[in-house]
Amino acid sequence: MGKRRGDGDPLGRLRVATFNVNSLRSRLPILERWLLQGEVDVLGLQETKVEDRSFPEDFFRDRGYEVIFRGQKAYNGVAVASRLPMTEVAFGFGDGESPGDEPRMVRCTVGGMKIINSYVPQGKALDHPDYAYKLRFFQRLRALLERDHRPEDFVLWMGDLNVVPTDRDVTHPENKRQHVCVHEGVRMALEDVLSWGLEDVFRRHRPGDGEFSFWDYRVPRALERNIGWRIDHFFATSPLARASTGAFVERELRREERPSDHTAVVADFSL
DNA sequence: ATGGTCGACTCTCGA
Repeated sequence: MGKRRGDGDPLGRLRVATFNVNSLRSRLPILERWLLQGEVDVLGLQETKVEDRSFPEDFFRDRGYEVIFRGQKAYNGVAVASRLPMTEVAFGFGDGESPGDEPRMVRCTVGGMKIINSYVPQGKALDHPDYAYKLRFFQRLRALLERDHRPEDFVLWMGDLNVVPTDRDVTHPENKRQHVCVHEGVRMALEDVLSWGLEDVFRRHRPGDGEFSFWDYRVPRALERNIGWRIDHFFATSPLARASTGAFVERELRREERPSDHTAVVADFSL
């Protein structure tokens, strides 16, 4: 017998994806072919790089998705497209600290699932103010979880989180100890969020090495040589992680002509 | 290899 939520019918199977598109409008041909397969129910996007007045709403609506978005010119921007109704939509942290982070943070509810889609600041360098902002971003996420959620609920934090959780999640980690996505400081910041009660959904299903979501444009033939980083993630509360049935990297999207430097990562749930 | 390549936009930055 399937697990029943308290507030309605069970969702059944739900496929969720996260994709840093590095400019939504330049990636529409890839999204077109991908969404045409009709298998993605909820899609979190990051780095849309489009102002709200120019957001291609019709593209999603014409393909059966509701869409919520907050972006700016040239940088940042997040969106969620969903085939199921989205409620409780909110941008930013709602903590009054920094309204400028709205294009990096969107929350919504789909069925009984509380979704947090983030584009965590990359940080530039360990001694750069943006890195302090990045660490603070994780702290504020922890505070948001404590304020608005419970580890017993179905909570999913996903997105380009710009952190390599373990040495197995990047090629040549020994050369990257001072990198803002690898340094022990950012890993501790992530761990502090996860200790609230979140689990790596991808690793639950895929324990092997060499699975990445980002390959640097500047490394020659990085995809073919599989020199990459796993920085796009799904972190779920225990009940939701237990309801996950699989996860995988959509590697083919990265092979397409004019791809993003990231590719999509997919997680399946049976709720 | 402090290189390399994209995308948006300005002659440079962010990743």
